[in-house]
Amino acid sequence: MNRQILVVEDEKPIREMITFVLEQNGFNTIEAEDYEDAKSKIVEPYPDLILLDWMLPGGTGVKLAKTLKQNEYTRSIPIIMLTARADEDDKVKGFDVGVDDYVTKPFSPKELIARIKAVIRRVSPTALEEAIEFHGMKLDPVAHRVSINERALDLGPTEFRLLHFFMTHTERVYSREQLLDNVWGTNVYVEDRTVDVHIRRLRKAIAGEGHEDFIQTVRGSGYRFSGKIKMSL
Amino acid sequence: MNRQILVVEDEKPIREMITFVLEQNGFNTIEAEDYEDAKSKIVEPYPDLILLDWMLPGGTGVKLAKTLKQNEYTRSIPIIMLTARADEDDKVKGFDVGVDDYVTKPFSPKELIARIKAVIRRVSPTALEEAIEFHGMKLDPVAHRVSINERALDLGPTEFRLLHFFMTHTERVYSREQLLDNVWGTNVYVEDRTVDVHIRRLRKAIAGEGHEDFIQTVRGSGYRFSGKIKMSL
DNA sequence: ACTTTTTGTGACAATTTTATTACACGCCTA
DNA sequence: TAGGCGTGTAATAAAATTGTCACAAAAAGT
Repeated sequence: MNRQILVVEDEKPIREMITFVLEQNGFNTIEAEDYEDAKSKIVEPYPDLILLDWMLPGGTGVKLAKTLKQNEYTRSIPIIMLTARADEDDKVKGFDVGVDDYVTKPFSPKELIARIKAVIRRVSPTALEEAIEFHGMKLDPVAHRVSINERALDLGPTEFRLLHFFMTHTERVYSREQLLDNVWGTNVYVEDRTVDVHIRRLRKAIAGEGHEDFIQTVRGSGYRFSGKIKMSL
Repeated sequence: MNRQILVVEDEKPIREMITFVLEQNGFNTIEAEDYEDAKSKIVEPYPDLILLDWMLPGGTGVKLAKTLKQNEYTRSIPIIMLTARADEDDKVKGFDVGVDDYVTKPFSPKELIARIKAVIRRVSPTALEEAIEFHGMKLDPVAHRVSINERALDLGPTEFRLLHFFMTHTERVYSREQLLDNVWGTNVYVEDRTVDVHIRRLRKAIAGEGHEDFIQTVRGSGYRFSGKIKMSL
């Protein structure tokens, strides 16, 4: 359930609502508000899926889709169109340019997530269970194994889920509450500081190879998992 | 034997008749009643064969076959089409999308089993009978024998099936429920914990040669059969 | 430098999960 | 029908995990 989704939507409230929902469901998001912005963000590493508003300023939504689907390198990125109009013609046009699915506004978060997962599953049935690698750390969700430079780690269930989350959500700060929501699950009552303890345990578990610095404390905000280790000055 | 067959058929009586016949003949079955249901059940570990009704609601039988045969990961799963109509055109279309065989309703259980075995034999000539070897352990499905470094083991039927499943599904964590589904069969009511007991019995049975560590407990998730034995520090 | 706020750490008890043992029931077979 | 298996379940023991607390350490603010 990893990877990045680019949300192209000009209306900020809607865009933020969407990204909120996505993040709640364990996806990483990138935002873009118009054609140019989107294009500048569709670079390597390419997003794993694009949510594209039909009604971009200047009606450039379809244009963008068409462009992407005609380009050799971006052709394979799945696109889900968002539209306010349940207009059949629009749908046809959308599918004509190779769009993978269609979601009509307003939509429920549940529906959106379901569609996204369906598309991802269709495009790459194994994407959700492929091993993740990050700077010499490898996490295999299927075998339920973690190794760091070929050395196997022994993690408890929670530590494993925490690391899994971090490895799929790198270079970004998460508050303790967000971590609780994502790793422990929503509607569980656990103290904020419990996160600290598990961070500590995880750090300890991966210590010895230099990678313990990957888990960074961002004072006042939370924690971040990053390959760019912070240098002392 | 002990292979999994996915039965995709919308009419419940027929579906149950088929699964009954299959289970009688030593196959494990999974059931699906429509396109979506089927798709959601075609995940790792992939079924070894799919029995697919031609006339799914919405005429999606062929569509499903086509989809599967176009996907890199599911392409190799053999598909047998079931149809009520002995229509030559349909058959041709079916073969066009890469279906492996065709069975016309009504069919006798005997015929169905025969076709299934034929397809399996064609796809993987030795799969049904060839001995499996894994790190010095040898399991012969035909002779129903297991040996470890040439020393014969004495296993009960369930232990044998469990080990057989493990030897054909290594390096991967299976929950107790998954193990129940695969080794005991779907739609059997057995306690989760029963798996523990059989794991214990199997461990005991293969003990003495170091191989008992192959069956690994993954706390909170299930069990894993692996050649990479966990080192203590 | 002193105070306040935030984070790191080690210890611990409660809880959860798994291992192990014991036992009863059903099914063959003799 | 008695005796042996093989199985599932329940009871109990053992082990691992987890959330919190108390206090130390570090950082930020005054």
